[in-house]
Amino acid sequence: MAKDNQFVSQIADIETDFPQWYTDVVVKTKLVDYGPVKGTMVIRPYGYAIWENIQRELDSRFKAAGVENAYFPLLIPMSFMTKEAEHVEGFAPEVAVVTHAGGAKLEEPLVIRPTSETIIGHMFGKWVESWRDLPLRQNQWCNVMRWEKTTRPFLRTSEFLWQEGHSVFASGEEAEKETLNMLSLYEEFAKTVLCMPVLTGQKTEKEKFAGAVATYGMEAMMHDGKSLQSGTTHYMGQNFAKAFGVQFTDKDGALKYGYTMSYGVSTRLIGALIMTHGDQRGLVLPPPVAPVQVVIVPIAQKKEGVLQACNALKERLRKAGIRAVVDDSDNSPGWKFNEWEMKGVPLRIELGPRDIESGKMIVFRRDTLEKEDCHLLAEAETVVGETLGRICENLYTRAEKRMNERIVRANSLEELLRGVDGGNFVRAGWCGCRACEDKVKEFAQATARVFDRENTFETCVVCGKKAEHTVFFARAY
RNA sequence: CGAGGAGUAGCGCAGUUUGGUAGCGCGCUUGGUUCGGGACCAAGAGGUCGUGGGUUCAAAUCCCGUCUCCUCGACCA
Repeated sequence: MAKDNQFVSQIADIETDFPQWYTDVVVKTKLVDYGPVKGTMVIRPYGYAIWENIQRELDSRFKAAGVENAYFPLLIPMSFMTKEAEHVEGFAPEVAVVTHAGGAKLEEPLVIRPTSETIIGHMFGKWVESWRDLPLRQNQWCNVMRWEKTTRPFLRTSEFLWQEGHSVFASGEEAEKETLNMLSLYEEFAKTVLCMPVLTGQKTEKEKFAGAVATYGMEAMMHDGKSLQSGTTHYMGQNFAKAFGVQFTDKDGALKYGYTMSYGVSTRLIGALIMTHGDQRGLVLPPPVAPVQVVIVPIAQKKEGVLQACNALKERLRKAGIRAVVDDSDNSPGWKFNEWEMKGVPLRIELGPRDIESGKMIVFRRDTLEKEDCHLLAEAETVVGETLGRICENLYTRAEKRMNERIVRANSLEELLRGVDGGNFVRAGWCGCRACEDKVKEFAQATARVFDRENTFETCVVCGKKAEHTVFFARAY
């Protein structure tokens, strides 16, 4: 156990020093490294593989919903940004601008996209002419740049990867419906693929996207009780359609503006799943996105037949569609155990001469840290498949339990403060005015995350007037 | 952008107070013994001390400038 303590000391304590724990884990497990330019990160193969798995799962859902992929340019004319008043005001402070190219000053500065509503609005304006062109639903996987003051890998970096979906509909009802549908799609994805419970709902005027009519968010509770916005969908009404001339001739012959909406999730999801499932030993990756689902650790690997047996098992698992590797490096078994646990691999199989002789294998679960030695080697595919499924269930249910235990109600600012201090999401009544929302921020350093589905409070937690909404307040990343 | 902290081998650090041959641990390379919870022995490689200027016979060390990173706040996916 002394050696175990030595290992644990490599990463900060998850309970007392959560931010440092996070940074330690993402760097030491080789998910990311810092880039040479302020606020940039390199997503290393182990981290990028998680992103690829996220992409694959989401992309197939988008396509099943009828969305097509496309790619729009990185550079946007500065003049586009200023066409939608709220939009430019919201994003101006954080855009990076290209002023020189080809050795000369540019006639018009070019903005590096912080999001693509403007350029996509411009293109949609060219492509939409008739009601027959609608709905138009496209998505792109790309990078965007927002010059943030401070940064943290996956959670906040100047450049990050995401998908942004943009759609135009003939009516506001359809666009609003799509906005809610995509929110549901994200929620289902978070639950089944990331094994992560989330709160979804509409955002306040203060928290909504610059230029939107309504913004909806998906919020996940992190290990320390803080909230992380993990996805958003926006209903734009006709704001962007009018700014960019997205018009069509309707069935009745009248020229009308379309209604647009957009939605996005980013590499921040990787940060979210790390902070949701991780423990003192490091990462705990949900099986659907884990780059390695099973690591096979040979014991006494130089002994006759051990490596052959491990590789044969790996091939069998791969044929069954399971992402398996054999760690045949020269490190000791104990070293490998700790290393792969830190890297969050859901399952480990230990295979040594004794096991091969008895036809059994030792199976270790990362989520429960429990070893089972009763499984037959011959049934490995079934055992692994079923256990991976059980790990998914366990990860979700224990995260959901923790979240539910940490949602409290407050009837006063003092109660609200006590709630967020204790690492909770706090449900409270709100009159709907900006002043009261600001007061909560000032008093408790907490922000309105999303509206609850229904209002269960009589009075506003701040001013005591009639409550128009029930809001989830939390401290947020 | 405000407040703190830090830049010395791939990583983590000591050395700076009091200027005088560049150090330690881990990792890496080669060979050998090991292997069921971070093994051991032996031999080796690896440095413009973030960067620019100044003081000095002499600077990692003192002085001035500058850049970057981390943590905490205000802004945000």
